[in-house]
Amino acid sequence: MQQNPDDLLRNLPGYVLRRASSAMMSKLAARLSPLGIRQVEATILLVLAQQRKISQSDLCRLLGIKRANMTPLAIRLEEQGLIKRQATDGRSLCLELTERGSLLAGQVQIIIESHEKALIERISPEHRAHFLPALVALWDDQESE
Amino acid sequence: MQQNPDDLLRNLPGYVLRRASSAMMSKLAARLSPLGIRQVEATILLVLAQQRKISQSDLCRLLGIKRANMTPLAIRLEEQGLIKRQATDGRSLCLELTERGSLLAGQVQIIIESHEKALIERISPEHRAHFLPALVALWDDQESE
DNA sequence: TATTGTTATACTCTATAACTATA
DNA sequence: TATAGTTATAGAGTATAACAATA
Repeated sequence: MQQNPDDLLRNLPGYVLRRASSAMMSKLAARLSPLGIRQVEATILLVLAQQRKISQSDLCRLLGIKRANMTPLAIRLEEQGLIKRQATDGRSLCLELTERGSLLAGQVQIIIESHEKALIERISPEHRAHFLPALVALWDDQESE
Repeated sequence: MQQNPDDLLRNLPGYVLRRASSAMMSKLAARLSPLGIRQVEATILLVLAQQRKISQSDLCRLLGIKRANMTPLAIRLEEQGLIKRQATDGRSLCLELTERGSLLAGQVQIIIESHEKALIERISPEHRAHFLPALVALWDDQESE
């Protein structure tokens, strides 16, 4: 049985994955915008809140971001007074939350939790437990560069 | 129990959704690149192959793309000789595959099918059936503009 | 008045190449 | 020689505003 045009797309997991992801990202962006930060920045604050310190390039690997793109990001967070960047060796930078960053990280945590809760509750109970493991199986840690 | 930094992120469905989506998109892009087309363009060919005709703005609604962004897309497809654009009323344009577009759509179909198959096979069998319904629940048809 | 298509524009995200300086 | 960080740049993707033509 071939279908209406909606069904064509709604039966392609890859396509629906893209649409679902973009819908959720835009919802999260809306929740974060009062804090004046974007999603990547929120994620960085979250990581630093849990981990205290991480080198800039380790953070790149953790988040799947290219070093070249991390630089302006980290500079912006530093300019906002949210993180410090300290040299460990002569080539590595170590990122750490400031007082102000730590406070903001707390607010981020609340927003993310509520966002994740709302997300998971949209999925019917029978499917919920299967969702995260399925997604993790698609997560691809590819060595870039 | 709190965790290593990987687990922090891997336990956030929204974040994992983003990473999974971006991983799958880059895999698909790699498969499509020999055809010289991007994912949106592939999707448009697919829709037109199933539906023969669709107006440009209906296509926008179907794919969640803004009219302003569809224009250059459609023009490019037309310049490549893959679609025709014909006026229906004085303001609407109707998109339709050319012979050449139809041939390419066939190749796209093969690539997408194989991509979707590979995607779904990465998910362990117990979770597979739950994946698509969960994603569809997150798909958000928001009226833009 | 609402809709269709277009143009111009801007911001984010991502990617590559080239460079420096350190290990 | 490999790694860390930076700069410059280019390509997608997406968003808004303003406009003309048409329904």
